Amino acid sequence: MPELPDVELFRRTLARAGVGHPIAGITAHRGRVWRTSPRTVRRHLGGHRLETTRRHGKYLFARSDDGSWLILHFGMTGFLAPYRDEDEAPEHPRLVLHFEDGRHLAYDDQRQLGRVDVTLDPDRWLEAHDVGPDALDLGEDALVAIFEDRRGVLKTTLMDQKRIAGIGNVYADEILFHAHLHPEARAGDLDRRTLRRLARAVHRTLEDTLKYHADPEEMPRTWLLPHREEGARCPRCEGSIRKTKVSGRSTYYCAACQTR
DNA sequence: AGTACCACCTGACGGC
DNA sequence: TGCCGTCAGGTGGTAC
Repeated sequence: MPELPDVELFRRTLARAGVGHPIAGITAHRGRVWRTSPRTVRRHLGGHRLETTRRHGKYLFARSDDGSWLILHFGMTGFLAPYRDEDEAPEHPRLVLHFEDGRHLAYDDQRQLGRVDVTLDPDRWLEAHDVGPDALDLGEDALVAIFEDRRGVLKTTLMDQKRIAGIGNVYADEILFHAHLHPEARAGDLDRRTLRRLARAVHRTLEDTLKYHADPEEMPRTWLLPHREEGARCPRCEGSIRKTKVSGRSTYYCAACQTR
């Protein structure tokens, strides 16, 4: 589930709990998240401190004072957990930073669909891994240009990390809901004004989600997220929420007020 | 080249 | 009670 807003919140956690504090030790738990060796992470972070953080799409970067960058991706079950006492440690840690002052910061990922890596150059790493521009860095015109260029279904384009980085299954549905657009609409069938509305919905949805701390409890009842259930009442009209699959992913939308 | 789909993971849940 | 199938969804690889 971690998408752009969730990862941005993890970045803030990392900045608050991890930056500036000397790292006394590192624990690495074997698993498929490792795209580099635990030894490499120890070499770059052990005895060092983190200087700054950066997020791009669903990726989180943290620079060590030796100049290298730690890369974290959260798959669908990943998260960061700062803690002090061992009994507060999360259940499936893959990487834990132990700070000199006795605090710890765990990267936990139960299902191991996330990843841990190290690079000397985040921009080149992103390029090498085909990650497109961050959704919040793209202006309205740039977003419209991306949509205009695509013939496939809208939702698939929104989630295509090569074109727009940061949007996943849940917020793609939310964005389409706010734009009053059917998830299987095709960009080619839509006029410029509609695409502009979609571009605005991308920004507004992601930014507002951040304001609500990506917590569905805090989101207005007029959002789709609190009603993401087959047969639920649409919070905007009297329609009912439908569930379908779009390119293999479960998709929720209102058949009455989201048009093609 | 662009698009669609499965495998990778693990745990929760429903049906029998 | 317990087993099995299905679902959850980000990404990478493959097939079309």
